[in-house]
Amino acid sequence: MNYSRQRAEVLDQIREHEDHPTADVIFAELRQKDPSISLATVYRNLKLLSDLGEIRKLSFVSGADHFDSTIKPHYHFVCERCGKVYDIPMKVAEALDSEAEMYIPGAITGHDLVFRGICDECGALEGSRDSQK
Amino acid sequence: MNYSRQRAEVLDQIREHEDHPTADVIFAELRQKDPSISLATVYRNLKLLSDLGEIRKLSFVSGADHFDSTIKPHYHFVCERCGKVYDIPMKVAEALDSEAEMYIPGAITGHDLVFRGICDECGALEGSRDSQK
DNA sequence: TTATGTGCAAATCATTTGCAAGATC
DNA sequence: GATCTTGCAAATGATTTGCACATAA
Repeated sequence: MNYSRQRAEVLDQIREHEDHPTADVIFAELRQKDPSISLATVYRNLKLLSDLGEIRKLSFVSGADHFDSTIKPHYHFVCERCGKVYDIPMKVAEALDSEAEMYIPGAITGHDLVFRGICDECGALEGSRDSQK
Repeated sequence: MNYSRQRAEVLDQIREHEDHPTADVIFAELRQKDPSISLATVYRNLKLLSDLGEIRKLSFVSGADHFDSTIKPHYHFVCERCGKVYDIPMKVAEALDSEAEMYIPGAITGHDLVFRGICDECGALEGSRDSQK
């Protein structure tokens, strides 16, 4: 047989997200279905699954790591206000890698591209109610 | 007058690095010159200086945040083996922002591009002594 | 003399780990 | 029964915060 019950639950739960949840979000959601699951197990399985290449760990947001169920390379957008992470379905520019390789003392295997800005949700809030801190 | 002694020390110390040190590296170095400076002060001033735009906080490396004395937008290379962060002096592709904007629900203000790979130092180690682990 | 900044220690947050008990082969 | 996993609690690492004292405008 394959994955333990908990391991499968963690993987399933991530796959239900189009966004990219953090470990504690996954944990909170799983707790509903499986009140005995522990946070350590969630962390252990997130690590294991991303080592196996089943999911991808996103470390580029400040604070907690996010997890992505899509392993195929793609770009992201992070809202600077709310911190949400969205996928961007644009084409990955492999040409960038070879261009960069000319400038650096090493071999490039890939790149992460993260766009920053304000998502429409946060932008709308600000537009309607006047903007401030 | 302007910055407190400690604040100025922190800023100076970062500016002495071509690489991108973490808070505890800065702290350890400053301790030599100024044995009474505290880690909390280093953190407080790093935060303040990056809020002021004097330095830039890099959150895209796993683990501790790194700090960059160059505020002008530029790209980075992170060695997956040793974790070192290098600058890449290639041209920033602003065109990417407008391209991405067509795909997402929000306004883009910029992007971070981080190349991953193995730096020559780490590559050499591996090449000479055979690779394993 | 009011605001600002500091050092220290305790607090917080994200994540990892040791260990005894549980599940699986 | 050996091995892999779990849940729990304690440990760790990075960063922040409360507070009394120091410093500066």
